[in-house]
Amino acid sequence: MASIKDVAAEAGVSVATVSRVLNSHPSVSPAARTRVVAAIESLGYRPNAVARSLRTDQTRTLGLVISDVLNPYFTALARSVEEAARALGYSVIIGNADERPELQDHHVRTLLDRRIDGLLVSPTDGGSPLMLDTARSSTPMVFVDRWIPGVDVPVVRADGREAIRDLVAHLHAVGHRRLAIIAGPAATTTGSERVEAFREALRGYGIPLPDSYIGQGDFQADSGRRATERFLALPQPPHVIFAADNLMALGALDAIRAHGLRVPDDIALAAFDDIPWFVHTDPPITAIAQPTGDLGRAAVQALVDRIEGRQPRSVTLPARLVVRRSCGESPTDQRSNT
Amino acid sequence: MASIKDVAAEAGVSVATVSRVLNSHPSVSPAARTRVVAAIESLGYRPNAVARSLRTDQTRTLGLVISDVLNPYFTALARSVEEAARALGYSVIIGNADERPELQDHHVRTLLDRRIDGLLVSPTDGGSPLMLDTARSSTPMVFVDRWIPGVDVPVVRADGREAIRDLVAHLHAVGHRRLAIIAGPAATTTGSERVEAFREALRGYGIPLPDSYIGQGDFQADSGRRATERFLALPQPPHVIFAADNLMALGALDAIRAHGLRVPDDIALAAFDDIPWFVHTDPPITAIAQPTGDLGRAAVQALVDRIEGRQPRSVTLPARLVVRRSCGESPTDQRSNT
DNA sequence: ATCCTCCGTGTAATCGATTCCACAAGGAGG
DNA sequence: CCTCCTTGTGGAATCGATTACACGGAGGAT
Repeated sequence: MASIKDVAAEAGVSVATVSRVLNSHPSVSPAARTRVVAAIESLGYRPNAVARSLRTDQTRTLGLVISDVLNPYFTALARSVEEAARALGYSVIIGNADERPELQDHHVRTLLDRRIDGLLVSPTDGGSPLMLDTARSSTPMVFVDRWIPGVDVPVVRADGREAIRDLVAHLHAVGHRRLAIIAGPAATTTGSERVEAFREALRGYGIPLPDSYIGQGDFQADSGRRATERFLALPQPPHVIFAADNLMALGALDAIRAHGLRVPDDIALAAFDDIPWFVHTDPPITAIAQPTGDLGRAAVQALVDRIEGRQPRSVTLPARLVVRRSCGESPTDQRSNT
Repeated sequence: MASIKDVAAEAGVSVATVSRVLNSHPSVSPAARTRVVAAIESLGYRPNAVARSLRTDQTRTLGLVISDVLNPYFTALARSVEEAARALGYSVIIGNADERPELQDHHVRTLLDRRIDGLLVSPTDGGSPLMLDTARSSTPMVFVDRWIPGVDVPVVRADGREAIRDLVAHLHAVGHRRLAIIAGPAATTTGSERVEAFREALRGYGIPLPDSYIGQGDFQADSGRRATERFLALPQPPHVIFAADNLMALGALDAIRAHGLRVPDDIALAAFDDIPWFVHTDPPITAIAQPTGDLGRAAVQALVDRIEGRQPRSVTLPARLVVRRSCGESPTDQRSNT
């Protein structure tokens, strides 16, 4: 592959002049510029980003470590992050942690080794030593979706509290009184917060949330299946299962179906995170939708602010309830289908 | 961030010795090695991958350009590619083309600028000049899923021909005679092949495939919606719609639902690409499943073979039909629900 | 005519690693 | 005791860019 020296030779100038042309530095004569441009063209030259990064100490690359690429919520987030980054002239390298802390650490380390300009993380756990070190280090960092309490890093996320209150109101209006939740890992903020918000909303109606109605999941379909099995084996099974993410809802649906039960007549189901398929499941599933596009944009903006020396603030955006048919209907509910 | 010089100073040796320790070169005395390891530890030193890449002319990074991250088929593929690559000590940078050729070119260019060691591509179109140049260039390349005819690059893909024949046999047995297809872009191999295989299978039963029964899609949900609208507006609408990917099936389902029709009683639906949600749609959808895990592994293996100087061959794996309820049932069909 | 500016350009240092080559020390063999 | 080889080590070149600095020439001011 042609290097800057080849271009210089071809154009009959020094490498400095070629570099000036590449970086559109003003002091290059029109004649020289023309010759350089022609040489670049004829050699099909492209600057070596590796060499450039070494010299300038910036890669124009952002790292994004997400918890699970197979989760449609995170792929939507990843897509919007990439889009926003591209608009600002940055590339994105995605690391998929598969909800495994050691894999998350692997990606963080690899990204740091590559000297990415900034790191966007949706932490899988409460914070490994590596993650805490990184947060304290000079590499700009921003948490997205999930965060680690006590770590001084801006957070961009959606607040589901309000939407969960709406959901509980809806469930109560329909007539449900025995409500269960499949939680995410307690080590993640989204894992614990959603349970807390749910419990609090229930309290508003004087409904308790017994331990037997809290299933421990890990945001994967299988755990949703297992938690649901356990609920169904209870002497008093719940009327409603609220899954803290879409994959666990899928698992719950699997289990419910395996038991030959119908939704919502035998048991109702709701999920955190809305995905296109929820419109077409049997029945369409009531869910809480997060503004993934806005989250991605805000996260990139915050990170680039840090990179460029500005001081970003945390951003919290509202999530909203989308009522479908999986929880039954009350006379007062007006239906919304999209 | 500490550099190799700092480590050398701390350990009281030269940078050469530190480098030897880093690369586990044999001729370093145990004493020196110990001191270097201690220095690395105490400084928290991590080698700069950018500098290393510049010198060694290898990045231990693979590029993967896929057509659409939001398509679960491609995210599954991306995940298995990353996994296989990691096992061989490579990182993967994913570029999402969103089915847009210019975006695909953007990613290819960026990846090439970063001097990735090899490129995995699922081309969005018939081959831009850049793509053709790249195929001819010295950068190792392998096509995955889709390919570009006439370009001398190994291809790793699934062959759906057999499964499509099985699908048509199933549809015929159920009693369907008016079969339509929503095709992908003709510029993609998967776009045209699936139509061809479908047409050929129909021919086996003496059933024609009129142009009005071929919807032009672009692998996105919206196009599935539009094609379905057109089918339903026909004087003789089809009995069955076969969508050439899962997103267009989603769009078709949207349109069918908007018309107040029921699947499979009013119209049957089948899709290429199986995804977990198809088990829970109303009704569960008959689909053709590709072995994404094997595809990803085989693609990485082929690419790494090329990188390391071996001569890989193309790989074609079989896809298989998964019958569910969206096409109705014949007495002779034995049902399979997973 | 002389001096000063400014402009365009080239030389060379630099980023952080790897690696060729030279060299010193020590042991083996004659 | 001298030579030769092995082993461990350091100096310095190198990868491909960017950029500080020096310099020569043109043009304007005096």
